Amino acid sequence: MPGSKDHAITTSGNLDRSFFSRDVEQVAADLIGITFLVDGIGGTIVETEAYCKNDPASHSFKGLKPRNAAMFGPAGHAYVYFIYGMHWCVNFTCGDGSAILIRAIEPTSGLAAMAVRRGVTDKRLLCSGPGRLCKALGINARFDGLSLYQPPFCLTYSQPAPSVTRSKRIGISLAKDSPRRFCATNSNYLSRPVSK
DNA sequence: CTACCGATCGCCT
DNA sequence: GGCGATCGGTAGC
Repeated sequence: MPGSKDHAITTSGNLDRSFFSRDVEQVAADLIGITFLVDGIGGTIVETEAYCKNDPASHSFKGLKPRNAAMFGPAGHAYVYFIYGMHWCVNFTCGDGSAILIRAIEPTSGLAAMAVRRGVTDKRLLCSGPGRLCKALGINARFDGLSLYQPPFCLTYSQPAPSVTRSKRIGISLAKDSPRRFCATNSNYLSRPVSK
């Protein structure tokens, strides 16, 4: 594509096979701007958080357990867990106990279906939070461990890489000062503003 | 806009 | 018995 006029405006296509087999923080940053669809429903990733096995806040910190098995499996798979008795959250694995929590996406496809699942119509509230986006995209335990390179998942480059802002993670009590949250700068679809 | 609170349940000590 | 990688509602500035 070098020399192509379109290259500076947009890129497209599936993620490279080795996309997730890199440093988890680098992958978390690179995911910002990627399109994430489940059965054709979803949008652009605007907020992620990186977790790894030597991180006290990570589900993998205390080693391999039935719940976090996907984190210790191959890179490029979904790690889905249930939290607070009512919410599902989805991560993308990067191998060796590391994974990236998908915290928010900007809805672009299947808005009506997402609105029905969520029970709200405000576009800003459809997928702005890890639990919200899983409900909007229909993600639950059945998706745990599945490859991100196979249906129902679809991950593609769909726009130029946006500016990324790095900050502290949300909702954790351990390692709370570590800046492993990555957001599309000035996005209107974050789970919470970047500033404290 | 920020802050607090209750809901609700699987997994841990 | 306690605590979550959360959310929606309410109160208050």
